[in-house]
Amino acid sequence: MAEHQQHVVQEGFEGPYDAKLHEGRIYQKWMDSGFFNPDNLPFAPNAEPYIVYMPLPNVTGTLHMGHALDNTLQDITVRYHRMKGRKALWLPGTDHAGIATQFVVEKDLRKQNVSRFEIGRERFIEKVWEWKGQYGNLILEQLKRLGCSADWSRTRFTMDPEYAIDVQKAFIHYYEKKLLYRDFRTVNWCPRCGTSLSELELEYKEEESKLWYIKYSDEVIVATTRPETMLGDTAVAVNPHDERFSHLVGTTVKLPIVGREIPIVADELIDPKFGTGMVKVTPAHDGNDFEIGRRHKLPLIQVIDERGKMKFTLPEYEGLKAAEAREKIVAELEKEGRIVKVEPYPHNVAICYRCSSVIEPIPSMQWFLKMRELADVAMSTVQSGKTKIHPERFEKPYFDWLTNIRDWTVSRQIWWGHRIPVWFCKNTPIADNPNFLTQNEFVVSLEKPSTCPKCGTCEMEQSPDVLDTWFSSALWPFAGLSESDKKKYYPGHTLITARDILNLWVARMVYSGIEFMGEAPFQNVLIHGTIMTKEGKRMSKSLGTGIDPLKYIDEYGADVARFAVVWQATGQDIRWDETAVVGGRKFTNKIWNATKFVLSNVSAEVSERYDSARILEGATDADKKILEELKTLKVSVGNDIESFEFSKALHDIYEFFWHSFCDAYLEVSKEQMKDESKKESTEEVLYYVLLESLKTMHPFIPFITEVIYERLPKKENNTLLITQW
RNA sequence: GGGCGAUUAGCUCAGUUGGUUAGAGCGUCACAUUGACAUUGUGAAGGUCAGAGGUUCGAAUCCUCUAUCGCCCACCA
Repeated sequence: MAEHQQHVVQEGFEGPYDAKLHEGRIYQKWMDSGFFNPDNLPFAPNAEPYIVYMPLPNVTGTLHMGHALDNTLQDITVRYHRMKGRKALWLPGTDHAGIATQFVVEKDLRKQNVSRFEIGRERFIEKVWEWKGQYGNLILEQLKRLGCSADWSRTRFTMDPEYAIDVQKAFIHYYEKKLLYRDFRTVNWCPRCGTSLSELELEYKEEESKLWYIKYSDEVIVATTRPETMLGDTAVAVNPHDERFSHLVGTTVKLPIVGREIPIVADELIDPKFGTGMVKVTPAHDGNDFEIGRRHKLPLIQVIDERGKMKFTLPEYEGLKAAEAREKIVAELEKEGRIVKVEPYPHNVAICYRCSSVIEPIPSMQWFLKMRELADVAMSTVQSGKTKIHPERFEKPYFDWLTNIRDWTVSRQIWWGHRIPVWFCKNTPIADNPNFLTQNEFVVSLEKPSTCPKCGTCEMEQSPDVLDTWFSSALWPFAGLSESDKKKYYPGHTLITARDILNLWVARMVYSGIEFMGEAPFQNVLIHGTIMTKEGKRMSKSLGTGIDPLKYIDEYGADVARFAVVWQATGQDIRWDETAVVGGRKFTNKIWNATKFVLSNVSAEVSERYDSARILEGATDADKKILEELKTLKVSVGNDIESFEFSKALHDIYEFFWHSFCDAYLEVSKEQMKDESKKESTEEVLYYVLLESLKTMHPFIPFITEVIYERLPKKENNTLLITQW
């Protein structure tokens, strides 16, 4: 009876679905199509764009679960909107990641027993570029394996020359707008790496330290964990409301060992309950003391240098390491009977995140960006709803950070980064410099001035400072675009990222976009959950708690990895559950086998015959039911993607395809097809539901859906990438 | 110290505006099955929804408190 019928099932459907046989080829096919580039899409010329700026992975990075989640969600929205007929641009790039990259390359050099100081700055920068050329695209290749449909032809690196120009221009813009200024500040200095570190680059180590109670005078006893810094004390401070000491405020005390007279000041920062309620103030070597010093106009005396050794304050201490100086000073104080008490004191010391050296706060001249005005812009953009943060609860930390913001130290003393466009005169010191650190006059300019406008004779020298990496990544939504693209592909629509960079990065992109482009860079910010271990611990390479998503891609394919990630992406933090991978594997296999069934039961010309408009004619109840459910599914999945309910969408797809379509309808169809009067219409329904399911699933599991779609008899084009959703 | 989130089946999690027997995946058990699929099908067991109190005709859902866990920010002289 059925022998005469030509079925369309071909070879290649034997056995379970094996992603390894297909994914490489499919990805290449997509690349060859050129459709990742919105300019190549065969849509109406005036089709609306849909733009997603990829959160820049560090060049030093390798794919981890966070990337897998982040980029899968982005890929879903991009693929969805592309299928909806929008000119979808997903802009990829990598971040030069100043200190992280410098550290990796230094480590490389160290293997050859070379330090960066031996080869010098210029040669070192060359080495970094070499390293970048060799390893810098690793993470992008890994994103391709995940199936990411970013426009790789537009890939940008934050140190590309075009990008660098925008960074320099931004610096000059802020300078001319008088938002940039220079000032001293205590920086977190790593004596071993020879660089200052940001707060983020610090780690803390519990240390069994001591708290020394030192008698400065009969009435003045201070408690400190760092006696060696007393050489640089310029005051003693008490709380203004502390009546025990109010009679002392305004008087002076003689600093032991050094013999200097220092004032006693009152400052709110002092906790009367800590120690004796009296604190030694060393503005040069402590952030809080620095602020107190500022408020009371105290001098700044630096006693520890950039290598962590004592400066020249007193001859017997000069050149000693800070720790040695501590012992010597304590011994000296003891001899003088000034140590009143020593308490054991467990204490968190800041250490370098790279080399674990103890951080030394030292004063140095830095560039600061005034934040109040810019922060207000970032706030009002979200307050007015021009940019929405999802889920809404993340608005609070965003507003809190911006409300309490302090000026941003944008300069860094490392070698790898955007050199600031500041040129120093060699001959003209700045008049009335408030510190012993000498500084010369400078100009701010994109190019090196041919003649020095200050002295008229010298060869000007560029400042050795580079910019904080975030200064350049804040410009990503427009600096990552060519001049012509800036008109076409700005502003974007959706930014998808993890919560830890909401302030460091997202807020800075918002005001930068408005400052330089006149418009917020995106309408929506989606903050997704963080992937943790099943035990609820943070995934971290150094702790060995990380799970490599490439493991799943290698073993089961990108679709399964994507499925597992999205299945769990409910919005809350995710305790990674391996069984979701099992689910993904089973599901892709289910799709594969259902396809095998459909294709071996429908005749080849079904694609010519079926017509979605009249498919309900003569339909059975089962036909109507499945078609109705399909319609409902498509609507809800579309809505869910647009409202970032990715996990819900995937669960609904799963439920529909497995239970409604496979378990229920496929079984009914077997009976219906035995009845000649229903055979043709049943085939049409089978074919139609399969085809529509593939489209609906494509943004989530793009590879297997494409593999099957290719083999379907059809009238339409041969890739789901641009098939109408 | 301040803020945010979580606590629902053995495990990982859903549960829209409070409304009939609280759901899924994975796991477990029983049975079935060589014509899409054993990476299967049918069915079953398993939950006083962290605890206490309150609002309500009605609470997993709203309010208060408590406990435990996690995250973020600040501080650590």
